Amino acid sequence: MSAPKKLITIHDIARELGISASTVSRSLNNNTRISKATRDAVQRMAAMHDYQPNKMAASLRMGSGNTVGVIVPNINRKFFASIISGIEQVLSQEGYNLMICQSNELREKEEKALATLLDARVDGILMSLSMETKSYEHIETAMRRGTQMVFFDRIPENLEVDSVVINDYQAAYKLTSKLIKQGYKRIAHVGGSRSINVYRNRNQGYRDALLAAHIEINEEWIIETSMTVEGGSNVLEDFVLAGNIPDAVVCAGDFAALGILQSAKKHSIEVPGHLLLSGFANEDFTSLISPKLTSVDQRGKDIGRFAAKRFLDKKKNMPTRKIELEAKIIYRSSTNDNTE
Amino acid sequence: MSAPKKLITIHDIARELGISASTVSRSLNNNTRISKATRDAVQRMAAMHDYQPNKMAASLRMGSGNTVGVIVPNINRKFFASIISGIEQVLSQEGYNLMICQSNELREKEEKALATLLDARVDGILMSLSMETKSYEHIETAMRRGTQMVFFDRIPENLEVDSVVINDYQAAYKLTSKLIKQGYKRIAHVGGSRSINVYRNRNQGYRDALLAAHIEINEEWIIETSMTVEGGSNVLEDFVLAGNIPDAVVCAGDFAALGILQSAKKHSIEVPGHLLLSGFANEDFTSLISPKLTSVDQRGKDIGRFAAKRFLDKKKNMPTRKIELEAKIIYRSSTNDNTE
DNA sequence: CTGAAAGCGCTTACAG
DNA sequence: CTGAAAGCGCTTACAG
Repeated sequence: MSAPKKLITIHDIARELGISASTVSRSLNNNTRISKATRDAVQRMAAMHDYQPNKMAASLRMGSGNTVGVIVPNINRKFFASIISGIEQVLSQEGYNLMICQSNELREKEEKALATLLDARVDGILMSLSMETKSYEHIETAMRRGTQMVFFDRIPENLEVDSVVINDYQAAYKLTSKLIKQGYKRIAHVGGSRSINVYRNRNQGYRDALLAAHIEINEEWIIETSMTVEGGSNVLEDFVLAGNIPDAVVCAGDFAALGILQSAKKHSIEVPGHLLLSGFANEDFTSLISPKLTSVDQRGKDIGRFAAKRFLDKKKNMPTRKIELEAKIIYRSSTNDNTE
Repeated sequence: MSAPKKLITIHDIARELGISASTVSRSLNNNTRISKATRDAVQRMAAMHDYQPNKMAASLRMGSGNTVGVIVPNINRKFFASIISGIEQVLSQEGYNLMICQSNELREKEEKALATLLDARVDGILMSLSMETKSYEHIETAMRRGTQMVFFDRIPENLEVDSVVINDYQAAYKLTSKLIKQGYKRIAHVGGSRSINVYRNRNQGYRDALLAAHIEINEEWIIETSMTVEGGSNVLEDFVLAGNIPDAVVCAGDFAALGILQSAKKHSIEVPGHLLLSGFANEDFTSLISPKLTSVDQRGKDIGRFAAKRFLDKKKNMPTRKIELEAKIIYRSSTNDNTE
């Protein structure tokens, strides 16, 4: 009852029909050189027996499978879940399965996931780096093996790889400029590790917007922290302790922004009354809290779709490309904007 | 550059070492009958060449693989993401990989996912039913094939299957009783399709709590709806239109509860001032919104862990079991409770 | 249009 | 302790 039942194979069908396994195989694959009569007979017999081809055997024989690996820091973040949906949408209709792994932002787990996927002989790997990943030996090893790889969002920038990102720099630049235009000058920035392209770019966008407006940059207001609720909360507490509170914060992540918001409430610093605030990622909660948080839609589904297409193209030997999508800023009440 | 490179096999190692492939295979698998000397030599050579065993070939030969399939309605819901984490935690250290599919609450997609996983010859399938799944032919077919299956949360109740759930009935009963004890009598219930065990059980828990307190059940206040923000919002609008607004709503889902909350605000119905409200699932946002929403921690990670262990046990021919975990109610301000 | 044969990369019973 | 051989379930070049 519990042992996997012996499943039917092409040889069983062949025997039953008094033909060869080759013919069964060809019939099942709709090979045209087979007479319609036998093809029909085979397919009928296969259906009757619930025949399910053994893809492992086929993959082994053909030297390439139909599984693609995905590594994300965390599946329970809307952004990454959307990306996975996008990837699945494109790849499943090409007959691929997805094997999804999480790095949990740990380099060690990322390496293990990578090894697991190589082990499983996936056809390709689509991935976003963990927060801890600052050097790329494991990735270079995988690529040396000839594995098709496409990176998205957090990418190994100094490597010649296929990638799909949004224009983080522009988004941060625009957001900051918008605040400046509203008359604010004391604008802080809270971001993650600068070894990660997205945080480095958002940081640079913020800086350049200030520079363009001839506003002096105050390094004390440029904070690098863990992009968690707690991390954000600590940042605001530090501002309060220092007795030097900005008018606005351009934050590189929604969770950290939420922490800032919560701590601000605690200190009766009103948002947007006393402090403007924006996040990044357009997490579900951004439109559910009060005030609603201005954020950046990172177009996860599109990123996923493009990454999947990139993989498909690579299989056809198309050249390496770096794709940049345009992010969509969602202005909400936390920046005095009520368009939504 | 783009074609998958030819990878090294046990035969290559054997040739280089002047021994047989059998010996290489045994050495790599730490078979004790091999002399330490040759075992070491083989393992050194393998490491030198970045040898990666082809698991597909091994699985084919051994008749069973190391991949487990998971089907959930949606990966971007905290509950299901947690379950997946729990499953992964247990199974990855047993050497299994996960293949994750989403049904998107559609029976058709669920069937397709099931077929895909069977096709991939997974060792087992852990799944939660889609909202649309009311009959179980596809599942019975899969089980007839001898596939190890474990269900969690939403399960095919009239089938003799392994399952892991929480005590939804008790949770709803306790929640409702708590409200009654606070003096409320006009209590409504909003839930999902009663063809799904979890919603049926929550519904029954609610009813029985009222009965136990000798409060008459008002069928107009027992609503079955899509458990979305919109669905919940519509329910409250209907209450308002009918001019018959309850004092409290025990809602079987957080998103629907959020919809109720938002519509209530629109109509200046204060929560918890005029209306008590509770949800289910303990989604992230429940503690982020105002008022904080009382909800039920469904212990996703534990469910995942138990489901994975159940799968492992089944492989060892242990008998079918139905496991029920105790849910944890998180009382918050939406029910006048500020323990958190 | 169909079949016999080889081979994908492993593992393992059999033999020594 | 080690090797030769068979076989897991497919696909496909070769031959007819």
